[in-house]
Amino acid sequence: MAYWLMKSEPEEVSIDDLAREGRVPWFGVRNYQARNFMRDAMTIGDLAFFYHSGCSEPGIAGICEVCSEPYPDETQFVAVNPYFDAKSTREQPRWLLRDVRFVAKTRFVPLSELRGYPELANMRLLARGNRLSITPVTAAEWQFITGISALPTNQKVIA
DNA sequence: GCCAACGTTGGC
DNA sequence: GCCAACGTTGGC
Repeated sequence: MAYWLMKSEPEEVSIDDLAREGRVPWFGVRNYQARNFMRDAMTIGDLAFFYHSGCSEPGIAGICEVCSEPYPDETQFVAVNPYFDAKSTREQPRWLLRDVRFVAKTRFVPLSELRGYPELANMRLLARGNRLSITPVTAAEWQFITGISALPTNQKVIA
């Protein structure tokens, strides 16, 4: 059981898209370290913060759960797809992904706010020059962020 | 649109 | 195996 933070551009897949779909394949990762996290390090049931990146307001928008074993990212085989990889084959697929399912929306916690907490000083997401789209989150970081992002209403946030 | 930082490619 | 050049990420 581990915790993660997974970045998505909301114009491509937002937390509301995930809430509507219920479950999506985490397609489009083209970085080996992030792929290895999905392929080797994740297990079904792991929880992840759903982070909006590449938008006017980057930050944590919700929580999702890893809900499949790794399998090939279909977009790598589609020639017209922006994520097409000519060097990947079905026999030896280069890019594997997992499905995630919607768990909850959180209070939106902007990146600028996250940077302000001493408790998160060592968070991988906030490390200088970090560009990884999937990063590990420690149990302490997870507890802290779920604490500050809990919605005041009856919406339950899994912690 | 800019640019810092990083990852990948490919020549040698 | 080195490293320069290039492409990408992603915040601002």
